[in-house]
Amino acid sequence: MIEPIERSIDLRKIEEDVQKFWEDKKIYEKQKEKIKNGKKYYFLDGPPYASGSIHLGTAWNKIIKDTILRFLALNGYNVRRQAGWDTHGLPIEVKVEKELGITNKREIEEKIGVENFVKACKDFAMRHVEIMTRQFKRLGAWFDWDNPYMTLTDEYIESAWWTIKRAYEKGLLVKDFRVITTCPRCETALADAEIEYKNVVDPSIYVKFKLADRENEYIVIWTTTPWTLIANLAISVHPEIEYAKVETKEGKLILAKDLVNIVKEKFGLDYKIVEVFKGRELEGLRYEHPLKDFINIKPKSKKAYTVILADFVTLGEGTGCVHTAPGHGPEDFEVCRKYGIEAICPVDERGVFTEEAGKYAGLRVKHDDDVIIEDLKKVGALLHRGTIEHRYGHCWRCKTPIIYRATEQWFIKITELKDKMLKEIERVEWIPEWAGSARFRDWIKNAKDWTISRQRFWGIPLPIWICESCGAIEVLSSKKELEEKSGTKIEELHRPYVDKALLKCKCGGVMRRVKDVLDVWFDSGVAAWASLNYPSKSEEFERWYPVDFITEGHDQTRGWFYSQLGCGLIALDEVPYRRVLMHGFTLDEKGEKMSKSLGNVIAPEEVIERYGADVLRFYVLWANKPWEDLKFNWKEVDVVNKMFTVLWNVFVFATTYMSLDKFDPLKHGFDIKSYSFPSDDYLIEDRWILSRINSIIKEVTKDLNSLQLQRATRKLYDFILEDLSRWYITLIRPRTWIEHEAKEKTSAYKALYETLSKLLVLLSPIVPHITEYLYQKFLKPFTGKESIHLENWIKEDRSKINKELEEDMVIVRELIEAVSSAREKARIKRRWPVRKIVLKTKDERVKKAVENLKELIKRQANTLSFEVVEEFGKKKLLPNMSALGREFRAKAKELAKMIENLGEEYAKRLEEGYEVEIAGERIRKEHVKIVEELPENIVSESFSYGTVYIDTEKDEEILSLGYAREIVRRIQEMRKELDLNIEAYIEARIEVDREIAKYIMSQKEYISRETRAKVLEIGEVEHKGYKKEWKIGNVKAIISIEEIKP
RNA sequence: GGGCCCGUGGCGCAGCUGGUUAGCGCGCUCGCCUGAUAAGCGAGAGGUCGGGGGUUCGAACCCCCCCGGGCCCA
Repeated sequence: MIEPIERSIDLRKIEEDVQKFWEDKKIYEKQKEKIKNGKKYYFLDGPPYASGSIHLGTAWNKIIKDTILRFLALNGYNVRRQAGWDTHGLPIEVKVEKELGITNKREIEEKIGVENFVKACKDFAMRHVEIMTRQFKRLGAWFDWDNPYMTLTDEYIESAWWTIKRAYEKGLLVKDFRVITTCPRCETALADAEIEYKNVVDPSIYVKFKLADRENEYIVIWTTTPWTLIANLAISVHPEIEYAKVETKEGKLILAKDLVNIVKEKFGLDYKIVEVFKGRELEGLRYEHPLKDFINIKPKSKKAYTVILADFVTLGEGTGCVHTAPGHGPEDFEVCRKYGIEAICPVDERGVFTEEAGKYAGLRVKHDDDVIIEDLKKVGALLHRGTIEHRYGHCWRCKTPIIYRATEQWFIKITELKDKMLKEIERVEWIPEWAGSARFRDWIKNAKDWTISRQRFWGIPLPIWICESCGAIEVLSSKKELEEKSGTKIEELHRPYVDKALLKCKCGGVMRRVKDVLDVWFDSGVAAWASLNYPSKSEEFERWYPVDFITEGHDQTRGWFYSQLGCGLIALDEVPYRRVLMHGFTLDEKGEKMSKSLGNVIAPEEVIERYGADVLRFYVLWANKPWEDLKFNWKEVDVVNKMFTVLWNVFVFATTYMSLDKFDPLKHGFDIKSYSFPSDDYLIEDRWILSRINSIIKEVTKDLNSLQLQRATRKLYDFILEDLSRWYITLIRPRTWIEHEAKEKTSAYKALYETLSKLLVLLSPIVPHITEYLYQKFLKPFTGKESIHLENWIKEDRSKINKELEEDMVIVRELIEAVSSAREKARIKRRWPVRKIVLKTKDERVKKAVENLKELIKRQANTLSFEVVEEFGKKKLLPNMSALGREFRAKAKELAKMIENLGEEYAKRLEEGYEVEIAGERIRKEHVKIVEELPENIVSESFSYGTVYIDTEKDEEILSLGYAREIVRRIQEMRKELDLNIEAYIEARIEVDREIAKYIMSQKEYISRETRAKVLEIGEVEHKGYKKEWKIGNVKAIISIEEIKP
């Protein structure tokens, strides 16, 4: 039987209880068992980085995933939803360094020891996996939490190794000397994805370089990185740009003609252009390095210290003559290679100048820029010194400005895969479409080779062994292979353990592992097969691959979407996923990024603490489109919370009455599979709500299938508030008060029961806790299933959908609104009935609709009669003075008077477009205003489908009914003040003046019935029990009531 | 400088493939209701749909240019 639920809702308590229930009864495992024979659906969790606690963005991410997967599971898909964790990499190393109180690599190696450091990193990661798992679980997210994939396990590492081996076999893995971005603090190479651009102030200097073979002539360059001047080996100019030689007291200066004004503006020098020529004429000119006496750089190439030509030179900033240091810039490196100028990099990985830098050896790049600038000044080469604010790359974890250095690194030749990548992404379904076709495509087009080596400790070791004597390379792909070939037992596949393994080369030499570890982006890039332990085991892979669905934030375009694509092409020659939902970022109310430094971070726990996880879940799915950024807003969360209160109240209402009446759905043929009653002779509004809920099922199902989560939640929101609470419940309330067994009451119960049952299932993937709770109370006694999450998704009952009726109701609801508005104008309360309401319309659809729902209209409009007409009131003409005046001048006044006195037939003729002759003038429609003349007691209000007219006259009957309802309401309030049971009987006594008493006397029966008064005395009474004085309008009434004890 | 997204009443957002007087919530003003009630409902005020061109019978929606914001890249 249905039991009434508690009056007030405590979502947080409910959620904790429900989660405990799931745990105790192993509901998640039971669902998994239930769907295990369904169609496979491989969802791959983008592994969160295990280094902190979850924030709103990660919570949103998991909520989206959970909702979609719950929906699919209810639909019978065998959903694979293993949680994943990203556990390697610099961010963890940086945090562990902090915990250990150290600041650089040397200390790790010398003070702590690599083994202890790696152990600490592992411990750190595992600790955070645990913390974050707990936080995710509190959201109600259902994943395989006990069996996650983690990038730090040997099995996982083997899959990554295998992928590297594949790259090697395909010739995509290369070692190369190139300019890459380095973090001098972390002392390692960084990938593009690990660089964050920020606005900073840097020096901006202009330097003149003396031409070797010319007297007093200089080329002028500009730079924001003075420290790179040490390694300057060339000056680039554009072959087609025009350059000018200008005469100044500092000598003859050469720079781009269009930029010569800086000579005056920046250097403060008067100048005269003495010669103009194309850049190509400068090629091959030798110059002297201004600091040549201080540095120790000895380039081999004869082309070093000459002017070279390059297309990348622009006139945007600087002088058009570009300082070129092949050891410190990718473009510099490329252009110098063409000229055979080798890169020299007098800077080590800590950002400290080496011996090659001569007197600068031991100084720190950037930090000691001033020393270099001072020297330039001393040698007379500095023309101008200023500062500039510009964007510069920083290490995304430690925020140190990056430097460019030429070093040897390992690369994946993405540039060779690019065309295939572009083709492969077309096979993927992107939501929204532009995430793939525009954004991702653009990123891939600009992709460069992928630097995968990192000079660090906590990561997947590069599985590359190189022979010390002959340089032969061997790439391994499993622990077993490594142990066999090396004859060494390996504890685990991390540094320093793997480094113990030495291989024997064919040449007899010893092979050692390359010291580097892998870029973490590579770790997660292999997740599609690594989480299935492929290729060491293949059955899981055979069963699940490829990935059916992933969803991550738009930052992952350059991250995980990309790394998976790259790794997929290497390992399996294809993109490993089939469908991607790209979601947005969470921002604060002002649309700014949440960050600790701004202090605007909102933790998911904070929201759960105040409202519960279900409110948070519904809110984030409802607030906007998933792929747009979410501006978190407490007020909006509150709005969602209110919806839950209303939903709860609806269930309080339903369970209260159903329980009183011992309503048993099974007795009425409720089918526990389809959640339907057999079609029956329902009342019209019951048929309407059933049509609505079944339409909603159809729409919400479609929206969830197409990942339009915001549409699904918005439809449910509107349905609950508008259709269910504000309209349907209001309509059926009187029926539920009928005390005996009645057909119309049963009809309401059945419709309501079916509606609420189906609604619960629809809501269950979105808000799994409250729906579980209500299911237990409302449905479980009849369905016998243990949990709502062990149910099946429901299909709409097409026979119950009646679009015409739904449209009729739309019209009627607007009509009722118009009536409310008219009542407001006439100051007639809704409690008071009116004699008559008339609807004027010529629209056949409207006529049909109101005919269909006539009784309902009468009830809701509280009118004794209702009529439809095509014409109402008398048409009257008023003169349109501006039109008359313009045309008839002096005669206008006379005409106006006559027009006012014309009869209705003239109005009709004019309205239909005819002309009318008055006083010899032709009067047309535009000369007049046609108005309706209404009797005094009529109030009108127009709405989209017509106009309603209310007769406001209060006759005897109206007065009786009205006063009676006033009395009833007050007695009911008094019952409530006494906290009487709904079923309790009372005695009531009413003392009012004779006039009023006369009216309510005739409604005695009605009043008794409504207030459950066994005794009702009116007039001069002797009060008993609870007595209260009231004012009804201007009239005083004293009422007393007393409970009759059974 | 390039790519993508966004720009609708004070605030937060709908508006599906272009179709009659552009909706909703919050807030504000004024009312109402009360056997779901420490809730709820209605009405009102409030909008050059960022700006300017164009296509179309018709544009918030399509095209072009510009302005502002965000993300990513250079």
